[in-house]
Amino acid sequence: MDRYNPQKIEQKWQKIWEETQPFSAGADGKDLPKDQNTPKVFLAEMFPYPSGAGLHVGHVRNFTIVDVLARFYRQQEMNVLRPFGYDTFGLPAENYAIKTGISPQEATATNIKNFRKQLKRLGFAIDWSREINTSDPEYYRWTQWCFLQLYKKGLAYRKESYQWWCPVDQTVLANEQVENGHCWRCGSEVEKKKMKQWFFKITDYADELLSDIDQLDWPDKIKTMQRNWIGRSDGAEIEFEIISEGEESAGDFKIKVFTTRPDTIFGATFLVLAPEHPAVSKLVTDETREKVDAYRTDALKKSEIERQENKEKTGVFTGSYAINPATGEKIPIWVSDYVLMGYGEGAIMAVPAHDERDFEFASKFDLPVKQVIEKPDNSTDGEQCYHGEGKLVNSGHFDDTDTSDAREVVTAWLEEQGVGKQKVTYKMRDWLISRQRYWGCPIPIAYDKDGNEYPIPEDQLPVLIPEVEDYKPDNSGRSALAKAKDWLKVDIEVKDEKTGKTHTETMTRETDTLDGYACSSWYLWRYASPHDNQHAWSEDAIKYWAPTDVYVGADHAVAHLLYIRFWCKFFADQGYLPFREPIKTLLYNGYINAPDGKKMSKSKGNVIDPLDIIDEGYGADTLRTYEMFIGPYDLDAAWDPKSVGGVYRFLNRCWTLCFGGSAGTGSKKQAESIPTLAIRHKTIKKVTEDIHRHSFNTAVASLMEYVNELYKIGAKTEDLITLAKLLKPFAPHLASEMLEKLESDDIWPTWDEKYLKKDTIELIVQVNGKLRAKLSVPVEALEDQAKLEELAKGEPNVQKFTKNGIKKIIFVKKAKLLNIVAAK
RNA sequence: GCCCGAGUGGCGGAAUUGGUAUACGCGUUCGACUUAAAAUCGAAUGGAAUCUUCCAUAUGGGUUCAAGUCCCAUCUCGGGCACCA
Repeated sequence: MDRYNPQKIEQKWQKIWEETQPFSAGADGKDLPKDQNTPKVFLAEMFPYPSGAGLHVGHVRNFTIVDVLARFYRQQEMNVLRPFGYDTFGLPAENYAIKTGISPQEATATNIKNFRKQLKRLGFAIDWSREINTSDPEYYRWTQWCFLQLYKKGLAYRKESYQWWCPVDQTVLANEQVENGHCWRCGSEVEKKKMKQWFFKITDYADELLSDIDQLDWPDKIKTMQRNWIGRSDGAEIEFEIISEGEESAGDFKIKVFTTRPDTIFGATFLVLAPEHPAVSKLVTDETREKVDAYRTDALKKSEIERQENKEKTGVFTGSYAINPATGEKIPIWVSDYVLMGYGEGAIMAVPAHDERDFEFASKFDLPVKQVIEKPDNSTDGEQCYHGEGKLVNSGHFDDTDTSDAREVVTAWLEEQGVGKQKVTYKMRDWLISRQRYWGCPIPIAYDKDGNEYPIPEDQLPVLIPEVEDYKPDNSGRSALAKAKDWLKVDIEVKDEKTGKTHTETMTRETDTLDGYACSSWYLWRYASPHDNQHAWSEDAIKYWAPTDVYVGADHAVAHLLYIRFWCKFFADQGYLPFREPIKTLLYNGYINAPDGKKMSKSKGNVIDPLDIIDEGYGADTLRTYEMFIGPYDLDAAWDPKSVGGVYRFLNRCWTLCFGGSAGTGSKKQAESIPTLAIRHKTIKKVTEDIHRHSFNTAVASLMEYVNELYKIGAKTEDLITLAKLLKPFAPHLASEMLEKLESDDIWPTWDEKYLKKDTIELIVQVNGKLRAKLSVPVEALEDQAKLEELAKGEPNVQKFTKNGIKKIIFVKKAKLLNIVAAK
């Protein structure tokens, strides 16, 4: 007998799969399969960034989950779409280019080639005719098309916003790249620069994005994170009239605030504005101007992280007062950085008696605190600052109203007075998509000499990324695209509104590129018809294949998974998609850590390279099966080199069973005498159900049990066929080799309940819930409770524990269990 | 601080709807084969004992005939959010 040689059989089957391309989803190179009445399943992983380092074990776990499902459904003769793609834009390729001069285009091509080669060595059942790559002009042409659709509907827009700017590196910095007000690279002090940036108006869909979360078959963790991210708050917007010092009234000048507690308005003893609030400059007086300006400048310098770290309240008085519309009292207006410009109105009414932050501020600056809710006697809430519910006091004609009712009643009253209204506010902000970077999808916009925007006409797409020699951003504050002087100029046809005549104008292109998340916000739909050169996706193909049935990944809980939902809803509204949620089931897999339990990292030198595992002689089948066996897919797990050996032993035993050799001494003795039907059908059921519920580790465990059993009682051909079929999703090469020898197809087996029924069952006898005896009884006996009770009472061990008599007996037929409640 | 999730042998973990706790794998020990080792095959393996009984699912309570599973409190770890009015 040949020994189990993964190297040999894996090469053999990979060559066969390469030649026959058995995993094509469509018929004869088309998008759709022949028989579209057959149920479909569309499976995908979150496509990877193809790094130069190649696959790591985390990728393998992620992709194997998808592959097990793909092969499982394929064996069940469903139409399976299991494509693959590469998310290739991004900073690593650009930094590499700056360092080496090798273009991102070239580096990306090399990396994809390497990835593809490695993926094939893992035996993934990928439809290779559908590979996509976000930096391929044939792909990003349609990313630009998507942008233009959003633009047309006013959901892609430009606005001024503050960005971190390093004056030495001449570049914009992300919030996380600013440490203590200094650039993380050069250490120089950064400044906030107001820049015009592109945004997608995701907030238009805030409500639907929130409410549709309920219907998703996604992990609760992710759903909660998305809910929190969207952060809906129901409350009221209230207007406060302003009176400047020395003047009676400032006319129509009013400050709007947002509050979730309009019921506490009688307790609002001052207003606080964010430092960036545009009204601040109008509120300062000659005495306060200098101090307020200094405070504002200082606040602008601080990063948001710093603002959060330093919770000590700071602030300055503007010198102006507002009128509390409920009490008519004159209340001071302050400026403080604990109020954020980006949320609500950027201004609050402070109710120090019932809000912790306002209380802190009032204490520090000696501002009045006015209680308006009576704290119930049984409340354990803080002494000084009660935020719970209760009855209103000091609130005029609302006294004695319950706060829970008062929110609505007070809002209605404010509305009557014309000073307030109901308002819903979200934490989520619009999605900033401008990136001053070279290696991204160019934004298809041009500007005329006056700076007016013009979309690049759809028939001129793609706006290609120009070739440049130096990828570094320069002191213009624009991406390296600006260095391509010829590329910058573009002729756009302009129609004169009045005359209706058109003329051609030479304009300047936008040099910002799109956030990479834009490219990944529609790629799942591209998979349905990846070669369509007339549309981003074809109507028929998308109708059959999409939405994605199972999507597997380990990252992007909020960003990507929220953006793709947003685009889905937008394109559904435009009539391009016949569904409003892109992903039915989301599997969020855990990470694989190093054997020491720490994160794998090059610097720690604890990285396990999956290709090494294959090459050491274990093979891809062992690697795949081990990663499914390592633990529940959604939990982090530590790599255990010893356990890899255990899985290899298991596959070796499968091989031995099938190809002969020293399979258990028992097989010789009992081979044909003992029926294996029961264990066979039990295993089919268990593995099938386990895969359905994504319990891959227990599916593998039950295959191990089956093999152990077959070693003891001997395997019939039907057992070997069953084993190979059930094993195939996990270890496809070995299973294919077995099925070839056994001359069998790979169609998923079904189980028959009749083989799972036994003639005799084991009756569990408990006394007071503790196991005291196990009785072997005929199945029919389960129908006769009285007889079972007799039998149980006859057991010496039962008698021993029921000396003082029996109170009652509980019989659970389903559990085959009898619990005797003994008297004391 | 707030919101989730988790805590089970020496280790990774199983127990799907409240019903036999510890499946499967690793490790360890013993045995077979071998001159020997590896590989392979077989057996044992939660702890303690008075040897078939007690104690064990982070800790302390509770509900129940019955709790790893449900409820309350506490501790530890992981993740997320974090001045969002």
